[in-house]
Amino acid sequence: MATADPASSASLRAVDGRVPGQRGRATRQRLLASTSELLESTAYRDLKVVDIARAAGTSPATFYQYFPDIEAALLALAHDLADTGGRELRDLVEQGEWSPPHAYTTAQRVAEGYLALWEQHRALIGVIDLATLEGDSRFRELRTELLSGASDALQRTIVGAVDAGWLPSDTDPRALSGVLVSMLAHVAAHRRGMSGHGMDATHLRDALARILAWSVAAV
Amino acid sequence: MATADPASSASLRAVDGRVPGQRGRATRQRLLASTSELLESTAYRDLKVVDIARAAGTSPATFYQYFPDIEAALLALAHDLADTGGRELRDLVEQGEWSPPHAYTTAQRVAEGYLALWEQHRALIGVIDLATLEGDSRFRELRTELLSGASDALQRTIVGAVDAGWLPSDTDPRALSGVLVSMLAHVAAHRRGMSGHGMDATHLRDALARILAWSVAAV
Amino acid sequence: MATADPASSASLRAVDGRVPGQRGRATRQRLLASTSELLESTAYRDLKVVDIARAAGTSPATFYQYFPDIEAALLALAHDLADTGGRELRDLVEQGEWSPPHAYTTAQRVAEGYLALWEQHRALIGVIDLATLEGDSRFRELRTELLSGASDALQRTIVGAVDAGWLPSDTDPRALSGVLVSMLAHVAAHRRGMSGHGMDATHLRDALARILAWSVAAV
Amino acid sequence: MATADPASSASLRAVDGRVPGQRGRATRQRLLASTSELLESTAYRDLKVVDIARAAGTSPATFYQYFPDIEAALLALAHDLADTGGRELRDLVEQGEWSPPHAYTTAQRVAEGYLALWEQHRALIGVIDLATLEGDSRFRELRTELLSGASDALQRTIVGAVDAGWLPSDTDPRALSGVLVSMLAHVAAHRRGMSGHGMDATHLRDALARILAWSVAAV
DNA sequence: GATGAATGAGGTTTCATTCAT
DNA sequence: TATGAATGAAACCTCATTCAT
Repeated sequence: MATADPASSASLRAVDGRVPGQRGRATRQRLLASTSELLESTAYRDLKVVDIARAAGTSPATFYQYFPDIEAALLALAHDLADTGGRELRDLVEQGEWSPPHAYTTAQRVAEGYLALWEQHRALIGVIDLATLEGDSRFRELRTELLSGASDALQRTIVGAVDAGWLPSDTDPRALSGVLVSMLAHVAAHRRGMSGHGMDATHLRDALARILAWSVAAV
Repeated sequence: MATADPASSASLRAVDGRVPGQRGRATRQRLLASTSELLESTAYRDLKVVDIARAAGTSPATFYQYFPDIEAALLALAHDLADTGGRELRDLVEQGEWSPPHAYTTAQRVAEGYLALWEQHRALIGVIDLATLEGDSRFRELRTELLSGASDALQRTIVGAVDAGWLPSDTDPRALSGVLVSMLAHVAAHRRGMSGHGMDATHLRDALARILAWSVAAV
Repeated sequence: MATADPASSASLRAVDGRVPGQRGRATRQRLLASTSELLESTAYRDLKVVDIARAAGTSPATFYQYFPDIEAALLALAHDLADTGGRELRDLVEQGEWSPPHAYTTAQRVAEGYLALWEQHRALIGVIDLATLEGDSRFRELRTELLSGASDALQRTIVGAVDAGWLPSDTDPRALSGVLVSMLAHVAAHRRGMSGHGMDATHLRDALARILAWSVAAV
Repeated sequence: MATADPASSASLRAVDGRVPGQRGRATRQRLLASTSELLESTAYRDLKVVDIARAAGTSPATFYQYFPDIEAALLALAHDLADTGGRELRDLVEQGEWSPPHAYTTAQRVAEGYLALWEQHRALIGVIDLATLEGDSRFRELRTELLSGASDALQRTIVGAVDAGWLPSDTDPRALSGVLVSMLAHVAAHRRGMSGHGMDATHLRDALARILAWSVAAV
């Protein structure tokens, strides 16, 4: 999943201007890992620098050597996720076969991909969503980056479907793809809550796939 | 649900067991109002008891006379919203005419209703979502209450549509309605972010309505 | 020395807007007293909120209830000093008899007054001087207030002396009075260092008085 | 005093005992220069080792190779100033002509010298004064060194003037010279604050010169 | 009912300082 | 010689929370 050189998620050193060397980069990585890990078990607003540092086997002071605050660390994590995850989702849409006979299977794969990605990064995505809702533009851009790859690919697919006559000509590809991605993202985010209501992952996946295939290929 | 008496959103006095009189209820209301107001301009995790109290023209000590903590106040607000908003959304679906010729117009009204409700209570709904995502069951139940009325009504409508032969017989009404409500809620929540991308409220409403009508009445 | 009502040196409550009541004012006073006391034995830059609070028999949190930071407390002290001390010094000059036969005695009293005031408030005056030198205008104004009463009085006296023919007509009263006050303030501030060099307080007082009398009354 | 070799203000290496070579001395010089520079724009108590080091293009660790702490660097700077400045001021007094016809002109030069020196080293002199006031004997000695040359020279001049009959025989040369130097130093230090009050540099210089000439040569 | 006042508790942040390289 | 990196230690400052009035 992307060879991502160690400095991909790095801006420069915070405290002073120096670019960190190998040891420093490793520390930074450990801090990011701890942040990510802690986020799984802790509410965003309960994340503490002390805890992150301890979990990374270092001291708060060291944390501040690499990040001005927790938000910055989250931003770095979000950046990585937007890159990796965004590409992954886009590929699922783009490399799938959407012609009527295969559309439903492809749609299943896409739905599955969303569910899986959210499953794996639930907490971080939650932070991104929250910050976006609160108006933070840096996070909003990352969120857009995460979703837009698939959305654009979907839009192109829809345009193709319209041209092929599978979809009515008054279809609005941009709006439709946007709404579909919203649906995928939201269901993926709230899957747990829904599961409680008699819909397990497979059920959800198929329901999503049906709407998706239907909307994109009228199948 | 809820006899709508003035104390509907009230539990009893916290500190002592006394039931608040008129003056007390007024204070409580002011505190709730301030909380709601502050929430518009402040991130959840930045809400402070002092600020709420001061905004309500009273003191922190007084806040604690009515709520054990900020979460409790938010819960009270969420409770009211779930009641009012839930009924409102359910009515929109239930009282609409979903037979093919009218389905699209009804769908537009429903979509509009979601967008409007979220517009008006963005911040509070954000808190509800966040808490739900973080696993808080009290908020999850309120969230369900907010969404389930419309979801159930939609489900019944879909069942009717299947029976009427408008929708294929292998349709899964529960999953489909769930997904559709997800879509509505998510788009409503992120409308602003989407508006930035060339989709204004009307556009979004129509795109939503199309999918909705299509899914429910094959129109 | 000025009955100074208890709120003379008070701005309003810091944390919230409320005006402190009697108990609060007392606490505030204790904090100021501790600050002043500690300043005697501690360098300005080594003053800590914790220490001040402890010395006042309260907690740091309480300190912040009354002052945003240490500087604010010092400013309050300086304000009081400027008021009280400024009036005192002015009176010494103004109420003295500067006609030739008495000028020297009056000058002695003035010099003595400076030495005494600085002796009693050495540390605080040091802070005022330092802040002034560093360009802080709030402190500079207070410093001016402390010195200008006497300076102005002196200036008027000099004008009178010129008119009376005791001083040459090309005397510049403003500059002369300014310089004389500088001399008094500086010697008062550094008296200890000078004492080390064979000049005790009496010696200094007389040396100052001589220059003073000479400059003001040509005696 | 001081053979003015390049290492005059240097003690030996701190960390190890090694005597610094040329490169080392250059680094040390850069650190001193940065300290001096930063002092212009920063309050003493806000000087940080990190900032000094970074400003010198090196690291904190390197700073500690040459100075045990910031105070040591300031002491080194003060030492240089006391040497250079002290000699300069003394020469002004000593090499001037104080006989009645020339006294005023000489006095003007002396006053000008003080104003200029303080103008150029305001911040450092401020530190020296502060430390002196706070009882630090190392700084007090340097301060004395800075001022005593001129003071002693003045004292000798006064003695001469008494002998010549220009001044009354009961004059106390030591006290008088001390007070005069105080006046010069203080006005020089606070010149800016005074300028605000309608006294520009020239005005001040002349007012100082008048008192000086008058006190030393009865002119 | 309401609230001045006080504070324990705890996280944040900053630095001086050290060491291994 | 120089310096990345790390951190102990200490202040700072903020809040939720509690009483006594």
